[in-house]
Amino acid sequence: MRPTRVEDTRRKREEDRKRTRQEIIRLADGLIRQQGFNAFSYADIAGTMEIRNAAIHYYFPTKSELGKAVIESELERIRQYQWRTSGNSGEEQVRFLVSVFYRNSQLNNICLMGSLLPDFATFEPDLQNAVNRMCDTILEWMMASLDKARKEGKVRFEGEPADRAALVVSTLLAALLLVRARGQSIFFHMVDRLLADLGVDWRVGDLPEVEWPFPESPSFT
Amino acid sequence: MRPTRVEDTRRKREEDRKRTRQEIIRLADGLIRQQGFNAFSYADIAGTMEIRNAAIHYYFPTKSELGKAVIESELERIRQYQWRTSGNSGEEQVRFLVSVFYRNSQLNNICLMGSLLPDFATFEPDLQNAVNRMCDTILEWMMASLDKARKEGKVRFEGEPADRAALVVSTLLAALLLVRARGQSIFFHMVDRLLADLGVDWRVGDLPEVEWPFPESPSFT
DNA sequence: TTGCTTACTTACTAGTAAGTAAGTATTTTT
DNA sequence: AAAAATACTTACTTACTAGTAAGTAAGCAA
Repeated sequence: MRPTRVEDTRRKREEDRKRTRQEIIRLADGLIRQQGFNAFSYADIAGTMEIRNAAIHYYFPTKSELGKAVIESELERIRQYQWRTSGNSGEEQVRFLVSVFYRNSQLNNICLMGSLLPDFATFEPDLQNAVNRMCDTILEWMMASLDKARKEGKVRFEGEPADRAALVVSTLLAALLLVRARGQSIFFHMVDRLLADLGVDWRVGDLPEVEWPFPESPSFT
Repeated sequence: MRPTRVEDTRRKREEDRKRTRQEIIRLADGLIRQQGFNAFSYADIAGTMEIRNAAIHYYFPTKSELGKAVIESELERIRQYQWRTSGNSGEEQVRFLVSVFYRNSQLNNICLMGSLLPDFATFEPDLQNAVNRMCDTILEWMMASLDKARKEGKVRFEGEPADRAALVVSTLLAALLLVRARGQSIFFHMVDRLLADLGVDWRVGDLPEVEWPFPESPSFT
């Protein structure tokens, strides 16, 4: 049964809506990483998209809702990454996780945890919960990867995988922050040391390519 | 030569001025750590101190100046810490550094690096430079302590002291951030693992007392 | 053709931000 | 006693914030 013209146009409309929504989320994500949640405003997004402030409120009635949507989108991305790398070895999974942060360092972005946790106290409960869920998801992902890799004898570390995951994620999170003050080079030094500790050989070329939803940093005015 | 009454009153005035200045800095420091630089306002400080907004502008014409003063005060505190612990062993110095962060975790504070680096891009050059200097100072302090401790055979780690310092500082910085999402317990787990990696025995009681300029969290309205 | 929905825009409110200019009570200097 | 400095306050400006209410052009549905 081929779709009628009516169904066709309806789908087109829905896609348009989704695209606009996604574009708002994309820009908000970039702004949160670059300026922090409390430092960006609807006007920044509206200006770049050449629409009015109110149009953003049409999609996201409150800033809190927008924040939640940004996190939801990040969680969806993570789920896709997890799915696509689920067949890989634990070591490859760890390397992939590192490369996700590496990609951020290239764009002078920080990660959402590093950006949202400092402002945590100023968020509404809903948004706080979303941040919590995001942190849990990332820590779990790292933990599972490290655990798997150690069982495969590919990485070495002492202690519980959960604790090690917290340390590794911390290193990556803070490395992105420190890039702000000390430039890209500190990221490499830190990752170098981190992976050497874990007994993982690597060169930049070894890092897997990450399909990135944000091909270039959005331009802010 | 005993001071005249005139000299007496002048000194009293200068002390008053200094006290007010310090109190503004103290409150700003707390607010920056709890809410972030861009999320707090002069009104928060004025309200707590029961003075007017403009009185704060009298001491710190711009928010940037206030930010610089907060960092300068942190640097002074660090210099004092360094001076007072300069006779200790490297291991004790490392433990002391950990306990500074531990003290912050108790107040649900994050460190100034963790608070200021995410907003870095929105700062004026002057303030950015101050943040850079602060990061350098903390990393150097940790580096010197680790280096000394390793030479004394009290801690073990691989790699350059500078790289290790970056990892250790990162862990502490990020541990404070993660406390927001996961509660105090994650701080202990992370510090436990961190110090075990370094071969340092510790219990909470072992951490040196830190003389703290912020006896309780300031109350915010 | 009429009414309804969608995706906005225009124009606004109410509140808050940093920052300033001018005034004032108190104290200090001359 | 007069002038100047100090440590503010009062009253204000300009600029922006999130958020809303009402309107509208275009398309779709009856």
